[in-house]
Amino acid sequence: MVRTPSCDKSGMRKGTWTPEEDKKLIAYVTRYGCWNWRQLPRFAGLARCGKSCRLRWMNYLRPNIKRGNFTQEEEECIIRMHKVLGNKWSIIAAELPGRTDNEIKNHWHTSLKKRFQTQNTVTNERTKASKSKDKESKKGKDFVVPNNDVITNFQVTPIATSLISDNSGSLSSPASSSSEFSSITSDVHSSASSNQNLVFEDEFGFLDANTEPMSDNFWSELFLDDISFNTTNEIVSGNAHGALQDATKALESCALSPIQTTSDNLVLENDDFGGFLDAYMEPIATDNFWTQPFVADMSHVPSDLLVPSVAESENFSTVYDDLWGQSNLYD
DNA sequence: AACCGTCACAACCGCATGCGA
DNA sequence: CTCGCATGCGGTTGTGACGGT
Repeated sequence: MVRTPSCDKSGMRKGTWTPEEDKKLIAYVTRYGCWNWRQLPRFAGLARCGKSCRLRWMNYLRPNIKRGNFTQEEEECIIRMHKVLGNKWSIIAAELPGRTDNEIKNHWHTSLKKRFQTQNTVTNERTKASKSKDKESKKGKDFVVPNNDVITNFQVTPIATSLISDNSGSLSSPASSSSEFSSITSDVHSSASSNQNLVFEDEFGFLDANTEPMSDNFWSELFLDDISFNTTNEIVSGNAHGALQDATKALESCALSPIQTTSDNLVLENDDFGGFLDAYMEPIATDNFWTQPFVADMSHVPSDLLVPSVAESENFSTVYDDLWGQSNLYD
């Protein structure tokens, strides 16, 4: 089977995203939704592969992303779930609202793993010392320890038990290799819901307490307050309430898939694409990027590359809530 | 001040999986 | 059933910040 390359090596930008690229991605996804990640960059005016756009959106730009330090509860949750699941970061992330699998994975490798191993080492040392002491006391009673098993098969506290790894530093993941997770799909949301019916109910009852509202919602505080749209193909400034309505309309239009019926006819040659991309290359002031109202200039994009107007769309009241799970974004 | 090592995080890459034609 | 495409996942790498020498 021949797989088309996920990234076009010619002319595709790589590396760190610029604020301008973020703005374009936010503007497009907010207005039109992510109807097709591979096609999206062309319509959004981004010289990125769809994969990169999706990753950027999912891990950084989408609403409800919780940033900042991990709480003790979150870390405990990660450690305990990792013990059961292994490196099933997406499933672990599903249990931590607002945290992405990438973020959890990074945090594990940079912080928790070391702490985990350190704790394990300390436990080993304590156990050895304890056993050694015990051995000495038993020596006095002419008792001989038969073999070295007492050194490795040590007793640990309940919390330490949950943090034990094997000698190689790798973690056991009994459930991940069992049939218990055979039905888990790659979809995060379905995983999250199905998890509740799997092994976590007993093992992770403490997770219920870890659902406090996010206080660090940078999306609602920094983005959508200032991003608004009208109902034409252009993005203009306006009041926030209108932005919600129009974004909702856009999402509804995505649900109605207007673009999917026309995208096949909207092929853009690379040369043309590169040409109108140049219009984005003006320098921007990054220091006020997050605070200034964003007006995405889509005038350089041929009108037939924009999703048809959604002004006629009706019945859009619940789409925003359904997709992003919050209705008080502009309260 | 310059260099270097470490760390945290963002992003990339390859592969797996689901799904529709 | 096969094929091709889109998307998701997990491992790995790249990069910038920061502190120590």
